[in-house]
Amino acid sequence: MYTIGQISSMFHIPVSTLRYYDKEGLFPDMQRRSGIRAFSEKEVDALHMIECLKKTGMEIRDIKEFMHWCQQGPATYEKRRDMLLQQKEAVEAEIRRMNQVLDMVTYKCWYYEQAIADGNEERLKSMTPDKMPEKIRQAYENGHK
Amino acid sequence: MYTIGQISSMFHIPVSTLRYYDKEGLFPDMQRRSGIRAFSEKEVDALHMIECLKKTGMEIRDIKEFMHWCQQGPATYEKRRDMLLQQKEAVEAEIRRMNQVLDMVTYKCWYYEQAIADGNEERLKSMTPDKMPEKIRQAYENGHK
DNA sequence: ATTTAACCTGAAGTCAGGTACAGGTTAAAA
DNA sequence: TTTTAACCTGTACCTGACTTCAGGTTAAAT
Repeated sequence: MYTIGQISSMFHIPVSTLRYYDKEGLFPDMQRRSGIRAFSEKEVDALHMIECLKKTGMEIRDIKEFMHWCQQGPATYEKRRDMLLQQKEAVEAEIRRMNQVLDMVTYKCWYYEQAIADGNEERLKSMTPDKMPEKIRQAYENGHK
Repeated sequence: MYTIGQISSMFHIPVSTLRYYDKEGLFPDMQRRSGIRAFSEKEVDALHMIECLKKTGMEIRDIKEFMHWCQQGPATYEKRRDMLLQQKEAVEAEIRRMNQVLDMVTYKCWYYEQAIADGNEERLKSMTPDKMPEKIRQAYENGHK
């Protein structure tokens, strides 16, 4: 059993945030000892899962739903897997989006390197993709589709 | 020259958001015709850049700084390039982070597939990485480092 | 000429995910 | 035993990026 302060230093999460998570229902049925929260291994596991789900960009209210399913045992395995599969797709989509954004800024960086070399943007403004270096053209086209 | 309503439908951005951007200084020295905003090609270009920078996760106040540099001509090319290079690094870091998150949820998805097949988590709870399938082990190890 | 649509401003409201504060209780250390 | 550190609650506040609203002006259409 751990106090909220111990959990705070274990996870590097402010005490206020742990209390906020609790208030939001992320630790269903956590025990208390004369009013004081008692974090067990169950809550430690929960917190690892919460951190994982947060990193995927999941909202607190959905994490709450997931944690409540965890309380209900094997009957909710499918629900939990489905939610994770959905998050996995969301993460994959986000990675695709970010790669496109990366191409966009790669092009913009090249653009400014050229502008610095030229001293102005005249040549660049009238440049068509086929006049760009291969790599930049690819970035430009992927970034602008 | 375009009205705010025309720009709104061209970019699929609410009129209120365009006014908010203007208030935040994202269109330095935009013209007015008897109090009414007149968006020129310059503001259209600016808005394309704003959309790009927003996608990289840049904050409004930093976008404002960038747009003000754009007003100042060739003297600020280096500053603009440096800011873009910095955003590029930020995007690359974010992609690396998301790939790690992806490995984490890939493992969790596999975990629940196993739990569904087993009907419980007993076998899984005591499983060491060397007993996992190769791909899952890699995801597990990458996701947990 | 009048109506109506699109524009304007400033201020307030919204939402997520916390963080800070005031005032009070519990429990470990001196 | 007393002090002090760590805990508790409820409420208020914060940030970022908008959105909404009330009340007023401009300009296009009838």
